[in-house]
Amino acid sequence: MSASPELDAYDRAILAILQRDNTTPQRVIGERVNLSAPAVQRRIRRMEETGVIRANVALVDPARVGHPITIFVEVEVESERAELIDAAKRGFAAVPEVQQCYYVTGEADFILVVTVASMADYEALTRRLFFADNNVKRFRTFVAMDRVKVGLEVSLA
Amino acid sequence: MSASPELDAYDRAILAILQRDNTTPQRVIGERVNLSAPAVQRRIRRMEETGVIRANVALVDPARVGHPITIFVEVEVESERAELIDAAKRGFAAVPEVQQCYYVTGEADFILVVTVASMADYEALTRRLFFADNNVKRFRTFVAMDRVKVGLEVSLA
DNA sequence: GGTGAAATTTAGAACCC
DNA sequence: GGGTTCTAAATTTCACC
Repeated sequence: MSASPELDAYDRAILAILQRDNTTPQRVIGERVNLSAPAVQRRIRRMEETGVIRANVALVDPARVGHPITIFVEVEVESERAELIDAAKRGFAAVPEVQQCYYVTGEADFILVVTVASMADYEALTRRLFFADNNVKRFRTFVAMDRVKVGLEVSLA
Repeated sequence: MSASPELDAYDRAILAILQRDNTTPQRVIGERVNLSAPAVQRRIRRMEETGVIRANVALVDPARVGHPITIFVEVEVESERAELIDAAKRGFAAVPEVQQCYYVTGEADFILVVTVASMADYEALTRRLFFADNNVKRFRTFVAMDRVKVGLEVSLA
């Protein structure tokens, strides 16, 4: 997945369609962007191989699979020693309830997005994840009341 | 998309596969979960109709489409009057750089995930989005240094 | 990048547990 | 109600121009 830099207008148009529905037939995509189906296919294939398209996935509604609550958590650590940070990354990433985890600059060190079945579950999770970890200095909780805009990897302009 | 009741172990197993790669042929899925392809197909169809599967999409790498920088933003508003909150929701959701937007409880009112081409672009965005909005009291910026775990809608245990 | 045909997959109907 | 087998339609895939 090395060089494949420039995406032209065709690629962008194709991506915009696939980001909304990647089951759209190549023939239909071709009609919309004025290309033949095989041409569309070659471009998709290339973008997959070069990593522009990271994955093709089904998006599952958290509430429908037992995770009705979404919570943002800011985590501040005691020490930013590389080994400890790496350990924290691995630890957070391994937790199923942790849907997203970013290592950030600013007033916090990590931002997590977790989904849980109940606040009791969240409370239990914080105990396992934060209170049991000596390197966690502090964390702040933000419970989502409304999922105004949900994340794909990136939405194109 | 009314009642959709309980997902059994087959449904969960199918979802787990589709969340990693929804181009997996139904025949292959059937082999892995010990079901015939049509049975798999009916279950997928039903989960799509009932909203368990929200969408089938291609995940695009932000860095490869000109958005190498990911930033979390906590936004605090002056007034939480319903009209103002709704206006803010609509405003945030309409901005392409805003990949995710949640209305939350806690020390902030909104949490945004934005992706931009450069810090200059982010600075320009903050001007448009926050400084120009009288109802924004304060915002805090967290620049992502490492995308430890990236978000799908939800990852199953 | 386009056109064609082959191979695979998906969609549907009839049948059985 | 759900699963299986079979058939038909659509799509993906690969030749070649």
